[in-house]
Amino acid sequence: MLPQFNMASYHFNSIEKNWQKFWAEHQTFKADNNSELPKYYVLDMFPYPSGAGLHVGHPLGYIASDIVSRYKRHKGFNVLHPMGYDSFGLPAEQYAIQTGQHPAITTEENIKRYRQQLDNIGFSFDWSREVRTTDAQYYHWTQWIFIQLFNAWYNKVSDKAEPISDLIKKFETEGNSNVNAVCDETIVFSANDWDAFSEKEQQAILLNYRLAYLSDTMVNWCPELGTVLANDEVKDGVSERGGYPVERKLMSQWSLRIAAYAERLLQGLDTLDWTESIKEAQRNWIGKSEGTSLTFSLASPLNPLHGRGEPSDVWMVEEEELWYATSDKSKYRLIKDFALENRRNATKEEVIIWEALRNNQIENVKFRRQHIIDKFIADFVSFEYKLVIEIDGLIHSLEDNIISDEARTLVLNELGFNVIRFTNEEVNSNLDGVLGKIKSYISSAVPSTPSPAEKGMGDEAKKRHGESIEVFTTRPDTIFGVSFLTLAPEHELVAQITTDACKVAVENYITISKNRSERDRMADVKTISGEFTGAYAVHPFTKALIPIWIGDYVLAGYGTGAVMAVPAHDSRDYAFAKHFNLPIPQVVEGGDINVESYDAKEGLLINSDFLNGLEVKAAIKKAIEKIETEGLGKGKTNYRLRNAIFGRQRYWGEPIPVYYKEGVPYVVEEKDLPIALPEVDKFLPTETGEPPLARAQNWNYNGHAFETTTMPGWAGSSWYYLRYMDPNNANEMVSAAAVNYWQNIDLYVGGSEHAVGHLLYARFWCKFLKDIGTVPFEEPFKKLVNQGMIQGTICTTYIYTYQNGLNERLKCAISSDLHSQIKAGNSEGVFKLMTEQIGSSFTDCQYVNEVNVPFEFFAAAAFEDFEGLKKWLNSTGNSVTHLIVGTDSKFQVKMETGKMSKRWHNVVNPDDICTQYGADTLRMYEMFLGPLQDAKPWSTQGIEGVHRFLKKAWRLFHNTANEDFVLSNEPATKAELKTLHKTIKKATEDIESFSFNTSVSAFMVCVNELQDLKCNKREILEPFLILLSPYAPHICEELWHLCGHTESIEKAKWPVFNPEFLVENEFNYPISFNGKVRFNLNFALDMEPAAVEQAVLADEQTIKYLEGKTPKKIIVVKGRIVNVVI
RNA sequence: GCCCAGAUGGUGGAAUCGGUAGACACGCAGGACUUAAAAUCCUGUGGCUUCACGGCUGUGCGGGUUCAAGUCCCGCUCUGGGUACCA
Repeated sequence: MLPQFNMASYHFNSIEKNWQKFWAEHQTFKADNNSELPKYYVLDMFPYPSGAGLHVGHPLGYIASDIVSRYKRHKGFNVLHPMGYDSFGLPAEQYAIQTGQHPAITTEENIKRYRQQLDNIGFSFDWSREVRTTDAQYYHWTQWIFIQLFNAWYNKVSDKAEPISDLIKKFETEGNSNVNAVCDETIVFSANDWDAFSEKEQQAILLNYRLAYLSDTMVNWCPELGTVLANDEVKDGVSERGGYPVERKLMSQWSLRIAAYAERLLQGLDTLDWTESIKEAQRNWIGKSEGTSLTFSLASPLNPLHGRGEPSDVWMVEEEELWYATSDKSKYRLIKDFALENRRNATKEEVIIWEALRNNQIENVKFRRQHIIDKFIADFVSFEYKLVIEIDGLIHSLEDNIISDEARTLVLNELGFNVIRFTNEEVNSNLDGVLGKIKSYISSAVPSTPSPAEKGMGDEAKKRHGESIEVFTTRPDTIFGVSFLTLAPEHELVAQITTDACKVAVENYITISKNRSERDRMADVKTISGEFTGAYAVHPFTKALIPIWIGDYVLAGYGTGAVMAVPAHDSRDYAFAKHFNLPIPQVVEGGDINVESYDAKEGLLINSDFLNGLEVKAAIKKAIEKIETEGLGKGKTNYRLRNAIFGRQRYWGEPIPVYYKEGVPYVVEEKDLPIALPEVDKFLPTETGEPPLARAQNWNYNGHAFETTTMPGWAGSSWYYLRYMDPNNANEMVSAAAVNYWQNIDLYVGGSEHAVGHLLYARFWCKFLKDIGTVPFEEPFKKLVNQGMIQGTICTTYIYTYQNGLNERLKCAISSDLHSQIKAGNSEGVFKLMTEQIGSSFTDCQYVNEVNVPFEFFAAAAFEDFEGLKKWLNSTGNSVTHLIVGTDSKFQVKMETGKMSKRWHNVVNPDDICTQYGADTLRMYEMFLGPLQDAKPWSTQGIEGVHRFLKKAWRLFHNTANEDFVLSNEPATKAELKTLHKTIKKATEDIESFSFNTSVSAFMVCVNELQDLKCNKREILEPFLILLSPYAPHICEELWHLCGHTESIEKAKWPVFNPEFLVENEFNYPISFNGKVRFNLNFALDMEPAAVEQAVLADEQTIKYLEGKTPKKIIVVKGRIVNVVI
């Protein structure tokens, strides 16, 4: 650098270092927890300190939030603007596995680098409040929250989380029948039962209620990473980090019952000042759908629960228990060659009686219909009272013939049953008499104790035993359009209902769909597959037989894992029906179902019995009513949101504060927190496949084994905003005083990639913490602004190879620096960079071994020297024999914009920009690039302009001749004041609306105008410095002190806009003819439209444009425009 | 497929209420200062047309509403993001 003869020129490097030091020493940005000032909390999403360091994309949001923070301080707010590190995470651990270095060391180094980079940009963070999720003093409270979740259950009645101790009290006094909780399926028990349970049994039951619970769940298992991943950590069937394949696996895992909060998480969105797209993303993720459940009874004979592979007539069961368990209210018609129509349609009289008997309506007695007793099927039976009711004397024998009533009665009597018979006529004409007879029998008889098999089962159990199939639908109006049912291949009923004839095909299908990985299934959405089970269900209204299929388009995990297929009005059902040639009955008018399904929720119902002629909306309502009154199902709301899996089989995370006693999980006592992450010899799973923590020596809780999984990455980041309020509190997570003062976050700035993960989990924890009284608010982030990604340039080469007859495209990125190495012919540099790169970018490519000499390959590619490459490949005898390159036999080197990352070698370090142009230029340039929310590719085009602007601003304060600092105390002119106040207005409005790019423009305009006015007056320039200081704090602080101030500019009051200076008394009206502006005329602003009209008409230019015609109309908009209509 | 956002000069973008489209900057061209360079300053810069004054045209495409449309309405096309057999 040249020696600096003139001390007054703009030496940004030294200026910036000086003021950064000054701010640090004076703790200029320290926020006070005890202030009379109104508070303002501005938060950035804290970074994960990766080894790559910050790139120019990271500071974008930080700069914006820093501008707001500094602005709010000028406006007289007590501003909390902290920063910290989300320092647990996979990359540090992966690095540790490779190098053996402890992740804490790498993390510490990375944090140091991040801090240095952040300091270089001159952020106004209050560093005294820094938090790190990896600090034991921090994760102490992450573990504490886990304990609170473990000790809580969700009460649906109060709609909040409550202490588990209250629940235990309830169990002790009244059992669980009156408890309305969000929980897993569990048995119904009384207070006495609870008392009789062992400790182990009690704990197992409680685990079904706890908000943090252990259960066997299907998880996303990533073998490469050796851990499970949350749904939002999996993209397109591969891990978001690293891009490794992910498979489904059943594992015992810690989970959090976030689904309990689904409705509150959904409702809360309406109260937030977030972009619609992020709210929409969360709504989609929560996935509320309202509809109804609906039960279809099974029509075909059930295979017995046991005895698969027995002779096919095994269903003529001799074992009462067996068929008992599988019958109940289904229309269980054990008829071989019995007339089909009899099977389909219950007689009218049977329906009448059943309507009166079902659901314990009479004397609270449970009746079952169409039940096998011995060799017979009874119309209705109560086991409790050993009572058989027959209508019209018909009992169907299994021998396919009818024997006399007497004979049947005899047999039934022998079995201990009493038989009452009614004729159809009696039912029709004297139902009351019929029911009275039944009642009087019951009241005189003595109930027997049912056998275990006869004992009523809970609804869940019934479903399991397959008397009926429950589906969930949002379109109950289309019930008459159902032409088949589809079950997920994993549906528990499949094995039971599949007929012998279909067994082989169904089992094959299940095997195939099981083995298809998630990834394959996704890649292959278009392929329609399924299999007929051979079984039929009965349509609840028409009583028609409906074939039951299985298909993998139905998901086991959603709804009931079964759908009623309405092909005419659901595109997936339509595709399935077309493929398997199933009927497609239309029930809603509209569309052309020969071409495609008509999914729209509008039109009139047709072919739908009691729904005919109704609009879809009305039909849905009526259908639900009918379904509910008939007891076939009820209105129901489903959420897509799944409970969050909380355990990771990794080392570098918070230990879960749980220990096991006789296999039962208990949380540690709060006084024993934090449970520190133990030392291990290796950061790998044990030989037996246990997580790395299992390697820890002498690591136990009073002799009991600790849980060995750790918390996921999102645990620490779900509450960090609270710790900033009170970062050094050793006794509490956050003091009530601190959280009551700071409240929730006024402005949260971060990337939209966290739309569902972090933002949803943090909201969930906040709601929970509110339920337990730790925080006073329901939503943590009032306003959210998403900064767009700053993208880098990715050079990509496409290579096409023939392997095993497949034409596959390999993709490898060439970074810009690699590209320049190639261009420069520096083969050594090329090889080095390529070696680094091939490893990462080829991991997900199965033909990697075929391209075994990639360096020259790529070098040639960049030169598009196809012939040369081919020659070279032949000379090496390379296995890539058939090479198709591009579409026109050329290598393609394509420039794309994409994520800035180490992987693509396109990271731009902000430090370099700071050295070259200064932090103030970097800050202003990043703001000037465009709207904060937009994604934009990084380019330094234009950075000169911003730098030039700062130099111009500097010169306003300096004599151009000798570069001395000069400031005039003369009063400002009207023109100068107008420029200043225009800028005050614009700068203020733009910060409030986050339009930082336009306010940079406004500063440029201001400086340009002041330069033209040769203004160097204190009255103008000092307020201007305050306006500019949030954007370019260093240069403004320097000039502020040169102006003679001794205190930081940060303490200065924001200038007040005075509209008087902008008042104009004249306006240069554009005069347009038929909307086309031709010339301008100056008129006083207070001139009335009529007068303006006269003046315009009198103008000679107007006369010229009128061409002798009379104007039809003249529109004068005061202070805007004049339009003459000819 | 569905949901959301967007499309304006050679480039990034502005026009926040329906009222002069292209602010501000980059780039480019020309010029001044300088032995030269850097730095700085001045002029021009959507397209077509004209010596010029000017004229025509112009905000992804096709319609419409209006005195007036980048802006509002209807129908498309394309791009980016989210999501994906969610019944």
